[in-house]
Amino acid sequence: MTSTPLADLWPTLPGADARPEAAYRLLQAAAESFAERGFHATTTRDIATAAGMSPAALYIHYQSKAALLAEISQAGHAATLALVRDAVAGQGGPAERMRRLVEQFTAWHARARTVGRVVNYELHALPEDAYAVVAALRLDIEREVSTLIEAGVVAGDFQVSEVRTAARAVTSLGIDVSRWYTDRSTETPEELGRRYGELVLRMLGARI
Amino acid sequence: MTSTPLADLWPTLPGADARPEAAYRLLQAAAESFAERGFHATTTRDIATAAGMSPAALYIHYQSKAALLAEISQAGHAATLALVRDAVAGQGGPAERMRRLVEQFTAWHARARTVGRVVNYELHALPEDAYAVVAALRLDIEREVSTLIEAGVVAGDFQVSEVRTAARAVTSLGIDVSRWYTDRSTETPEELGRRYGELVLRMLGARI
DNA sequence: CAGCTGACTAAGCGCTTGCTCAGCATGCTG
DNA sequence: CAGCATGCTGAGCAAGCGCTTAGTCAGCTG
Repeated sequence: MTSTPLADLWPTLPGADARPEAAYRLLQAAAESFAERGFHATTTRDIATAAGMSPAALYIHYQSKAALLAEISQAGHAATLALVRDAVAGQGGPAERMRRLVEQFTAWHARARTVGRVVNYELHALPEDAYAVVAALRLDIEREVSTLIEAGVVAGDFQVSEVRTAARAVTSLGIDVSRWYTDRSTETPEELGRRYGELVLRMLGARI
Repeated sequence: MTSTPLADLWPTLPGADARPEAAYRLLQAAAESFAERGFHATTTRDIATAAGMSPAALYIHYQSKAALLAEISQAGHAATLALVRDAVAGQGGPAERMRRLVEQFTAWHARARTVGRVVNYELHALPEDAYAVVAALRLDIEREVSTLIEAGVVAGDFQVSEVRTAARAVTSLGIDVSRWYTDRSTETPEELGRRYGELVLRMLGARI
C-alpha cells in the first residue's frame, strides 16, 4: 500500500521504547491519511478503521488526533535533522559533504514522502507546543545547511553571493520533492538524489 | 492585511466580466483563509464573516465552498501559465528567456503567495472536474519549461543531462517559494527573483 | 405609488465530528 | 481459582459543519 519506511522512525522491537503493535498501526494509518487528505480532512474513524479497530481504541494509545500528528511530525523532523547533521559532519571537503547532504536529503523526501508531506505541509495543524518544538528543529536544519555553504565559500570551493538565499534554495528543492514524487515517478529516490546533488553543486558554483 | 495582488486575477471594474463587489470580497476572504488554515479547516462562516456578511449570502454568489476554491485555483493557474508562456515566447536566447521566466515565476510566487498556497497545496480538495482542468494547466506549465530547456540544450547554451529532472527542479524552486515566503522576508519578490534567476542559470550550466 | 427584483439575514435542519464511557474478554499474578 | 490490569468495543453525546429556507428591505420601473 505504501512504500514509506515508517518503520525506520519508531522502534517496533521489544525494548525500552517499545510500544504495542496497535499503537504503531495507528501511527502508520494516521501518517498515510494525513499525507493523502490532510489533517483536517482525516477523521478519527478513518484512522481507526485503517488500523483495524474501533474509533474508541485510538484514545487508549494517544490523547487526541493532534497527538498523533505531533508524534509523526516530531519524529520526522528529528530524523531529517539527524540525516543533515550526519552529512555536514562527514568526511571530505565542503563540496563532497554538500553532495552527500543533497543526495540523502533528496532521497529521504522521495522515499519517505508520506511522512515528508505531513512534516512539511501539516505544520499549521500542530498544537502550539508541538509547533514550537518542530520550528526549532526546522531552524536547526536550515542553519546546518548555511554553515556548510559558508564553509565552502571560505574555502573557496563555492561561489555564492547570498548564503541565506542559497541555503533556502537547497533545502527548498529537497522539501518540495515530497510534494511531487509519486509511486509512478520513473527515477528511484537514489537516482534523483544523485541528479539533484549534481544540480546543487553547479548552483553553488562549485569547482568540480 | 494582505499583500496579495488578488485584484490582478479578477476584473473588478465594470465590464463584461464584472461581478458584484460582494462576490469579490468573498473570493478574497476565501483565498486568505484557505491559504492560512487550509480548505477543510476553513468554515463557510469564516469566509462569510471575513467578507462582512452572513453565511447564507455566500450561496447567492457561489454554489458551494468548493466552487470558491475551484475559482481561485483555476484563475491562479491560468495566470501562472500566462506568465510562463510570456517568458518562453519572449525575446532573446534561451538563457535570457530562462532568466526572465525564473525571475517572474519566483516573484509571482512570493508576491501572490496567498493565492499561490491555494494553487499549489489545496489541489486535493478540488472537485474532480475542476481538478482535471487544473491538472492540464499544470502539465502545460511543466511542458513550457521543458521546451525552453530543450531549446537551450540544442543551441549549446545549457548543459543538462536530464531535461525532465531539470525542469522539475526549476518549477519546484519557484512553487516552494509560496510555502516559505512571508511578510517578514527580507528580500523583496523582485530581489528574490533575480537571485533565483542567477542560481537556475548556473544549475543549467549556462555559459554566461 | 404599486409591483417587482436582487442582495441579504435569522433560524435552523440533517449530518458528521472528536471524543467519552460503561462494559466485556483475555491473560497474568498471588 | 479469585482478583485485577490491559486492550478493546458499541453506543452515543455535545458541538460544529455545509447548506437551505422563509422572509426582510432598499431601490428601481412603469
